[in-house]
Amino acid sequence: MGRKKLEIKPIENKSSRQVTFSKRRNGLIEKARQLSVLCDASVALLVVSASRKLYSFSSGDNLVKILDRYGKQHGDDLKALDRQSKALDSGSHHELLELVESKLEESNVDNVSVGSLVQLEEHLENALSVTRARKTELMLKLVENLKEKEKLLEEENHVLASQMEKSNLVRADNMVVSPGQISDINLLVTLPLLN
Amino acid sequence: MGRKKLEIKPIENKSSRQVTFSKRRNGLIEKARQLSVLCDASVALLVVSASRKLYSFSSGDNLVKILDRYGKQHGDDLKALDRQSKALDSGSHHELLELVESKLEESNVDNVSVGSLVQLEEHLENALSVTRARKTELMLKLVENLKEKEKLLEEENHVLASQMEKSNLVRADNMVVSPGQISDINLLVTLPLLN
DNA sequence: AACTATTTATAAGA
DNA sequence: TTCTTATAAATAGTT
Repeated sequence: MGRKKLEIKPIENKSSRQVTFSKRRNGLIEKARQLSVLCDASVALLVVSASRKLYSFSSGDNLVKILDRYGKQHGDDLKALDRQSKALDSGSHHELLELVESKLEESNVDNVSVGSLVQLEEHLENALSVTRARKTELMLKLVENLKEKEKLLEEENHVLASQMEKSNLVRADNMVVSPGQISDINLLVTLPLLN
Repeated sequence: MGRKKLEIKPIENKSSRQVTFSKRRNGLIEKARQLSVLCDASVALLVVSASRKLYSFSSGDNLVKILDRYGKQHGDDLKALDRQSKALDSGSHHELLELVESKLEESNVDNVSVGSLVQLEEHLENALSVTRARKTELMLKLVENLKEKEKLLEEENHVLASQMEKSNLVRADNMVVSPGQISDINLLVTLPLLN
């Protein structure tokens, strides 16, 4: 639809290709938007120019997630990473966070190279999995420590109990032991509390 | 562009909405195709109708890469899920795994609908996060239990110790307490073990 | 599913 | 890029 009918085949002329790209891309995005509004449909549209710039539109709930994931998830991951990197000693993490921040800023300019987002995603996923591993490791260590502590306490308890028992035996058995005469009145008063 | 100008707002009438959806969806996909051919652009388009049917178009290499990554990542997630779902009781998980397997098989046929992968990803991510949450929950519960146990043991220990101390006091103080004469020979032998 | 009156998109030009 | 405008294309309402 224009002054002349245009065949659908690659446009050779670079500048007219660029112009057509710009016009049709906008048109396509607008059409996508209209469809989603008119017909209550979810629409996601990704367009990557020959020069690697990304343009996109998305609507609806499910599809938004793909695209938003690139943005929002990075945001969420960023927050999580931030918290966690503060908790860790985070030598190399700071570097990553700076990278993330600069990339996210870039992406506000709307023109994001897909490749850079893919790389960023990879970095983040690495960091996330490292962080998850560390979390699990720490929790397991905690559990181990607690079990160790429990063991020690039980041992101590056992010793105490056996001491008590010995005292009991002494009491019940005072004719056998008896290096001198033992009066057990006090033990009788206190031992009942142990049960 | 029709007999009347149509405002871009949700079409109430169900059947005309359906008709419009069908027409515009086709138009949009055709436009997407044209853009990709004319301008050497990569384009991916996903449309999900209100009735959850999926229509899509995609072209280009960059987008394929993203999608390929989805495929690969799903493989990894699948393995993880498999391991984890075996560890859990996994009632509803089996169903999901079957879905995943059938989808992945589908994707070997090379013609993957982007949307179905997107949905799959969503399911997997849900399952993963549920699984992660469950894992963390279980670990935290374990830790809690252990701490509880520790507390009880410490309390018990404390009681035992205080009993011992009382006995000690009795011994050190036997002239004060003394409802009868106390011989502490046995206590002297056993108490040192408690430290 | 077709038809067709109109609206909309856009190719070429400035 | 942006605007203008002639023309092609898409499509709303109708059958």
